[in-house]
Amino acid sequence: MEALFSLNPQQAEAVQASEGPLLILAGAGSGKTRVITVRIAHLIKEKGVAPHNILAVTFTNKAAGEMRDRVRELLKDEQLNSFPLISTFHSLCVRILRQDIEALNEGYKKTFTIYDTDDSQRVVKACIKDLGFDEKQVIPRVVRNAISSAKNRGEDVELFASKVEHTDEKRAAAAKVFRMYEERLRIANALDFDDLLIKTVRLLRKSAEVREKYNNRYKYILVDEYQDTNPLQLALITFLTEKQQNICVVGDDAQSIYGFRQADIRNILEFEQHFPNAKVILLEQNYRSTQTILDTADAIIANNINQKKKKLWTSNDGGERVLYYQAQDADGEGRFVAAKIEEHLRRNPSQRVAVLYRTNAQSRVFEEQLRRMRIDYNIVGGFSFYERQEVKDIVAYLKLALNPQDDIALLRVINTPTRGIGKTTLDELQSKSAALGVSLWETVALIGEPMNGVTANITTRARDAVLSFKKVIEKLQKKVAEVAETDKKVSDVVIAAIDDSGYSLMLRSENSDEAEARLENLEELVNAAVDYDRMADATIRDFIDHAALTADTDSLDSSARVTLMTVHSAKGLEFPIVFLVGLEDGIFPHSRSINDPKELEEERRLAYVAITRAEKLLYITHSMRRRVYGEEIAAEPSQFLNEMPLELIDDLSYGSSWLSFARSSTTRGSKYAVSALKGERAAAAPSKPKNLYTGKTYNTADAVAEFFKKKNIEPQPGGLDSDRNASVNERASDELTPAPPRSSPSGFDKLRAIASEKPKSEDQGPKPTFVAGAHVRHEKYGKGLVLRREGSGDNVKLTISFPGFGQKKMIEKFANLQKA
DNA sequence: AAGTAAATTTTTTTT
DNA sequence: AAATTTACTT
Repeated sequence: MEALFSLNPQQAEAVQASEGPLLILAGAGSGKTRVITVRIAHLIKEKGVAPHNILAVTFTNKAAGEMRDRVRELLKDEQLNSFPLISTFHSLCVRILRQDIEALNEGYKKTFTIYDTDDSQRVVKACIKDLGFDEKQVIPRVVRNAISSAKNRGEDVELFASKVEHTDEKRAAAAKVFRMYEERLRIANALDFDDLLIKTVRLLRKSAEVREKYNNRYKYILVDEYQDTNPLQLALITFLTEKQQNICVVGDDAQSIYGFRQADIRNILEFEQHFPNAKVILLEQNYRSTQTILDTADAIIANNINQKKKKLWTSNDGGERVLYYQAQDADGEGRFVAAKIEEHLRRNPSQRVAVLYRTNAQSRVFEEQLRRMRIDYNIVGGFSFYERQEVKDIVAYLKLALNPQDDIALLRVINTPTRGIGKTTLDELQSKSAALGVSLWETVALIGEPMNGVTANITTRARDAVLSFKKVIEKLQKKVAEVAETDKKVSDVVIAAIDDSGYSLMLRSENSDEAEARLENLEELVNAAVDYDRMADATIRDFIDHAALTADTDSLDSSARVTLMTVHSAKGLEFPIVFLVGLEDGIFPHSRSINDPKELEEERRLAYVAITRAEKLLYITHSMRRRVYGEEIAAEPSQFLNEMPLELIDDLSYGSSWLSFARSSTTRGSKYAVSALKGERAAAAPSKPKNLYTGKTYNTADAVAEFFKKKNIEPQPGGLDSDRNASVNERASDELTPAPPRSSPSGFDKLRAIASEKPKSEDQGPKPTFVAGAHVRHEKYGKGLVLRREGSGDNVKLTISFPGFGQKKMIEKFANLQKA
């Protein structure tokens, strides 16, 4: 096979050792992805293995996607009727469970929902509340983490409970919450991220039949980043390879950085015990980086005690020295990085550059400075598309249609947009559900029936509201069914969810920039669904699973040469130029890890990963001051700086720096030197430039009223947009008002027409009542038109459209309205 | 019920 | 500083 010729002897051996357990210890940049992909191609082309008998598992979607692309490229000339399954652990488990979870006999159905971290924390919070614990004492986030950790260690509730039985109160409380949490998830037919693995392992353990099925299907299994597997993942692999033992794992103990997810470095160190007769191949030649970069990485990792000593070598040049910069504050660090990137891009417009940081929160200053310089960039991680409120809301409608037992989805959307279902009603529904041990949806279903006791504490009005919500979901369920039966598309159902729920109408009538941005995000969601339409046998189910399991949008702007991400997300990637920023104690290493030797070693491995991403040039920067929780504090240079070979570093800082002190001092970079430096710089430091633009707009009625007061003019229809177009009102109302909603265009048009009508002259009257169509005056919003009147007596609720402010709902009694 | 103001909390890292 | 949660007002 021609691809083999491009491999070194060890790599070629790793490709050709196709049968039996194989451990490939692959140092950074040693071409491990190349080995895995060529190995897959080799199995198919030379060994005649059917592609669908091959399974490759990765940790991230990005890694899986990249591997798929490269395998596809290697196989492009073959006539194949299947393709290897290249997937993350979690998607693999979803695939198995969607088929066979019912064999587990734990009450779960194939229609199960996946709860993300946020969803599962909501459940934990509700359990804490319902068990009568104080949220301040038993903190939801902490308990959720404890549950997740236990699950990833392979512990179930019973084991967890027995372990904490005689320890402190809080842990005993956590055990109770854990128990209720599991029960709630079962009732909701929902699995959290960890359950996906747990249930799959349990299923394989329990059913010899299912085990046989998947052993026969996946005859050759490859696992990437094996050093990051946890006990649960090891169990999964063990069961899946029970029969054939064709397991190939690739990893590097120096790059183990997922200890917080219970990854156990022993998995890779003890591979030969877990899989007897395993072959071990070492890949030690680095093709990626310069000698300087490797030496820097090696020098840092050498400070770890629990580390297999090994030396990567390269035939690459020594290369450029590492470039160092000390900034006065975080903005200065951002300016330096942006300026250097600009310089590199000017010299070579297609230069790929990465900015790597320890925490997502650090990204902001770099974004700001890059934007200021008009440099395009991609940002990986952080706030994901599918985590946005409006996207989660619409996805929740779909999830509910697919699995009505999903309480979290139901709670999310039952009053979004507002339907008049408030706290009182929900509390009643929830306590009733808890008493019956059923999901909220089942309680909702009882509401329509007379004499069931459910409606006792619910007003007729609220009951009607709940029933209308029920109708919305049932309608959506019909549409979902049509995707399977007719040629209806996934995107049609997504659009239906946005329109029929009243969501689009809600956003459109809000008339604010924020609502506009949300609508655009929903449009993006529809676009994502349209992508799904193109696939053969695409289902809503797959679409929703994808939304649950994919962290980032993978809609990377390929024209941008600059990528911003955390060190964790950078693993497995490489860039000609890398900026490693924020090298300060408390940031990197992180303050949460600084006092635990084991965690500090993991931070060091993280630094190792970061440095070895660089091919040609590495920049390292740190700042003397940094904001933490809004407070500006002095920052100490990272202890990792001390561990680098200073002679390989060039100092680009202005004047003296930590580095220049470290060089002149015998006790290099001692605290004394650092503090002395700070004292000296304090006086000479240039004053921080004032940030004139706060970057925040307040879309409140008060802000608008204030604006018009200053301008001494009346607000015009067209909402906040008329701010900027006060002198061209036609444009403001014609071009800047969003198009009418797809669901009810005529209705919306009518609404707009009414809203723009000239109100009549005003007239005072004490405590008047208003019917739909009446013109009113509100002290804050000015003139408006009553669109709807609901309820009676003290509970009369009016929906009023105020030109320039959009629709508002208010209680007549409190609204203090005048006749206009 | 819903909007607003005030108080409180938040930062690891990812599926 | 920004985001989220709570308490209060209409």
